[in-house]
Amino acid sequence: MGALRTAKDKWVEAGLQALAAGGINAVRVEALAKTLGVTKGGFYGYFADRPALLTAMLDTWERESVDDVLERVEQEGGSWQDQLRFAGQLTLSAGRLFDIDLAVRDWARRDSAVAERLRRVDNRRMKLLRDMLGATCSDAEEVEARCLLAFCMAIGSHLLAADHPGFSRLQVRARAGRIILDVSGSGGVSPETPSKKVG
Amino acid sequence: MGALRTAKDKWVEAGLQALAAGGINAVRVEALAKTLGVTKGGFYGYFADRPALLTAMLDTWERESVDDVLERVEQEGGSWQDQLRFAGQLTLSAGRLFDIDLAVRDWARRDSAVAERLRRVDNRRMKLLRDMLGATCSDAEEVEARCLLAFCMAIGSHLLAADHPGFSRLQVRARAGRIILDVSGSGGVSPETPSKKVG
DNA sequence: CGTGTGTTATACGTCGACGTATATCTAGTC
DNA sequence: GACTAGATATACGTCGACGTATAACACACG
Repeated sequence: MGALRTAKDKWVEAGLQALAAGGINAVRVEALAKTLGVTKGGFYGYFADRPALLTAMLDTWERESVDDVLERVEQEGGSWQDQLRFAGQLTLSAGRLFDIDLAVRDWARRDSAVAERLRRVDNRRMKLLRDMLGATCSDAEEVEARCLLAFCMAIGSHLLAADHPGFSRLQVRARAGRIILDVSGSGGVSPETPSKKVG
Repeated sequence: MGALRTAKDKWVEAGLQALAAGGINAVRVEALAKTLGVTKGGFYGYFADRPALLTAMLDTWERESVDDVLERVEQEGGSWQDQLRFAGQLTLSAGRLFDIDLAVRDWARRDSAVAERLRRVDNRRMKLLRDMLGATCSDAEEVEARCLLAFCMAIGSHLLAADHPGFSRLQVRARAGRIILDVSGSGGVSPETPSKKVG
């Protein structure tokens, strides 16, 4: 959410907000102009065309949702559980970055360049989690499976519309988090991990 | 895959295909007409407008992806694991219905009427899974958590772009499936479940 | 105070898409 | 073989969006 020093940044930020709120096809030059209180006149001074804006948006997103996060997590320090929770809060809990994340995932299904970027991002995020879980579990496949489950729950639980009669989604997520991260005989991660998990 | 007896059904089917391939905003009357080899002339004899087509598409989707599936699963019989696998194969493995599913989930984020429908669908699917897991596990919260994990993995693993160095996604999914469904001391589901899971 | 550069507004042309109105065609019917 | 009804094609008007061209504006600088 930064300073928006240049006018160009304002267009990018408005684009990301539109992307988060309405998906990629809601990113329209004239609509952004209206939310910025200007006309599209100046837009083409900063960007060659709409695709150029989209690229700039992806650049910003990638930096904000990986580089910035990794940096802040490193500075934070603490146990790996704390770092994990912090990283999850920054990127995968409901909010600006997560809305963008979901929109990008849908976008990536239809645009291979976006898919490639998303792959980079996911790989870097996955590496963080894998390194953390790998420190306490020697079974690489088990680590990989738990990483997959963690990310799938972080993403999927916002897309699944089902109710849980008698329980809140938060409650069920917490319990699922324990299943993912707790020791379970054959190679779990830690005897007593916090019940609150990523996201 | 149906019979497409009426011309109206052809429009609906073309709409669903476009939805699966390009999301809701790819469902355009004139584009569908082109794929059907006709012009849009006849469209407005069957549908009042584009929203009417979208509603009809949702009707068909809901029937195909829940009613038809439940019926076929019931007829199939077999162990609950077999039924579960069969249900997962029908709806949540890569293919026509699953592509539509993902597109509907994205659509539902921006259209409350669609969200309501998706909720109905997810609740009915969740009930199926919950009943199955509930038959062998008495801890309701544990059942709920495992159901959530199962659905999240079925959905999320198609949206997550990360690689798994040294393993295939299939492999990791299988391992994750075991974590979700296998007994783990505190209330797992069955001593020896198949490693291949839903999806 | 004038000038010029960078920024924004205005106006325009084009395209694709929705929805309507009307003409045409194709079957089935007497 | 003429007639009628249902379905389809054609043509049209409108709207929103992209991208361009040109005009207005403001502010720094000489």
